[in-house]
Amino acid sequence: MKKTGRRNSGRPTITDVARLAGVAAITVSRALRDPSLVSVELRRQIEAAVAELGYEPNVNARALASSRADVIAVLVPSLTNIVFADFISGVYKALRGNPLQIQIGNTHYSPREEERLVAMFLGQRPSGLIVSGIDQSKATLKRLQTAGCPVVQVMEYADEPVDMLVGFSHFEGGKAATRHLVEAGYRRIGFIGARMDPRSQRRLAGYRLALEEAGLFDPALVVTTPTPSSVPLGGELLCQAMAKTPALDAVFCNNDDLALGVLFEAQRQAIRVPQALGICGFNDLDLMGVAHPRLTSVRTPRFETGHRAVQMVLRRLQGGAEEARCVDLGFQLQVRDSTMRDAP
Amino acid sequence: MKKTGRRNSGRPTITDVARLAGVAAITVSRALRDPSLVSVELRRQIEAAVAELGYEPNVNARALASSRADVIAVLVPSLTNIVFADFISGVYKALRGNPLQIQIGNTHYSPREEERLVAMFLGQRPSGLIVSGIDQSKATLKRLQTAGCPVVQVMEYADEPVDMLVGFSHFEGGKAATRHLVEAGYRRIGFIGARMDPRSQRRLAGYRLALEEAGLFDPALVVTTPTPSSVPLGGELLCQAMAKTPALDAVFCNNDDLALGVLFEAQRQAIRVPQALGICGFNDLDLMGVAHPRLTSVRTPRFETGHRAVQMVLRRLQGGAEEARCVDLGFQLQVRDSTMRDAP
DNA sequence: TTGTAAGCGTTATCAC
DNA sequence: GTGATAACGCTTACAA
Repeated sequence: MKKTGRRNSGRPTITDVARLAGVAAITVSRALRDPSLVSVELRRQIEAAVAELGYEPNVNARALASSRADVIAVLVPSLTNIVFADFISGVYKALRGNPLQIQIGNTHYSPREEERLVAMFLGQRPSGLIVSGIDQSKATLKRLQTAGCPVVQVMEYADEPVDMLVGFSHFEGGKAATRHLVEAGYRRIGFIGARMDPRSQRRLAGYRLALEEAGLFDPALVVTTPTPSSVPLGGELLCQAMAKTPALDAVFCNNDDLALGVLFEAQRQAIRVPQALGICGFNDLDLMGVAHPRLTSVRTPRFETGHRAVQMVLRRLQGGAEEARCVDLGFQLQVRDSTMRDAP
Repeated sequence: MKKTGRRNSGRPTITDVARLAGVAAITVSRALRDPSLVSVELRRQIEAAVAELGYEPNVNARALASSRADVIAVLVPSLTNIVFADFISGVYKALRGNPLQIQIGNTHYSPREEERLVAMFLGQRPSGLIVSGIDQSKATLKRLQTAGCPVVQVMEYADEPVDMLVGFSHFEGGKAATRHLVEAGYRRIGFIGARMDPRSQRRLAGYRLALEEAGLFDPALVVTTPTPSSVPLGGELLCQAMAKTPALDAVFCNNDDLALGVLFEAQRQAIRVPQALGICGFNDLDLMGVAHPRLTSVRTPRFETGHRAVQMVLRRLQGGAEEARCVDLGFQLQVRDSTMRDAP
């Protein structure tokens, strides 16, 4: 017979299981968390009782008692941006078979919203926290430093992370893409960028350095907008860039969506790619390899970053061997038709 | 002086705030949840104490005591599929300014995984539960029926939801798209489908009915694969379809990614679109309107569905006027160049 | 290996 | 309007 406390929720509790199995509640608790702590015999009885009652542990009570939620909080600036969707896929993949949950927060590229979410998430005492980028506000950084759980900054590379970091250098990525365009023979190489979040800014910085090194930089070549990126926007920005620089002969795009939009617009205007216009994207979504013509891009380790970030958290939680605090997963320039100016 | 219980976590608690403000803990609790329950004077003292201590309520304790977590759980089959990313954007949008959190679960299109996640999420006693589709397993349905919170099934339309439902009919969408192709003058209309989850199956059923009505159906026209959808896959499936039906003159694609892949492959093979091959996609991503040629598609209310689903949950929680349990947001056929066979 | 007691931080209940 | 007290369901600390 079940104790009918006034506030009883009706669902079976660990006490119910204990009573049915003829043991103490704490024994059920142990059997559930680490079966090796309980004798085989009791374990069986407990398992039977759990099954019979359809018992599910109350995660809130568990978190309250242990001051530790079985949750890894993940903060991203966007969910519709495929980059972060891929990243999160990697996060889930690394967590398969693990009792930990993922709690996703969407900062909408707002440092203030990020600050709010970090505070809120830390209030849940998560087992780990993964945040995007390295451009947190001072208040956020302070909270992260005293988070009391493993913290991983992702999608960038830097030397001094709050705790751990995994990603790659957007600056180097932008530089490599631009150098490639220079080496391919283009001379009026534009930069097209949307949203212009910190990572885009660093790609732009890399672009600029590469052009300056080649003596080809001109501010008029840069066309950016705070508007969120999209395929249609790519076409619009190309038009703007061509208006500013009629002799434009190539564009390095902030991301692949813009690059695709540029390609469509070029086709519409009957501009020959890559002869009259070279196009280079960023991220290397799988469509880049099958577009017509195939589009050059910079392959970025999105999925791998999510996977690795979770591994870093898990390893820390398990107290295993300390691995590198900073991991550079690199990027890879994928040269394809759209920048092969001299090809047949 | 703070009570230093052995297990004290170090963070300020509601009791600390109460002591500093010179009131009882329950008064602080009231002031935080509904200031109108507390006198102006005490309210001010409490606010000051909260600010001074940097107090953040412990959500776990709150959920335990009230048997209610301020969380809406959302289950989707995929996060990389832009359809669900857009849907989730709508969810977040509808929740702005609300203290409720979102907890996302990814079922990876697996009914078993869905079952596990539903059980786990309900163990948190969420304020609401949103699940994708209407094809839950029997065990899942049973749990949903006794969830003890508002439940919304989304992305489909049906008459008998577990609780509430918002979406549109994929069957009708597939039928409308196919009828359009028939009316546009195409005669050997293929179906290309990837993943083939329940919603894709219903689109296929609509396609089939439309072709049967026109006396044009032939099983050889249907090419599907359980492989996840992608742009490259669209090209491959087109090749397969043309191998089975050399006279193929149009394709209705499961989604826009495949349609784009089909377009690229057609361009590669120098097949003229729309004259020699009509292409129709599904979802109407924004790239469809700027592709070259522009691609016909079926616009689906992804964002709106997420937004509405949350509104339905919120309205139920607030005990407001009961709105319709089933909401059909419909779809819209967007006819563009890729199916204008007779255009100049 | 198992159990007892106390506590995690908050809110429901009932009294004033 | 405010407060004392007892839950909420689980785990830590300590004992046997």
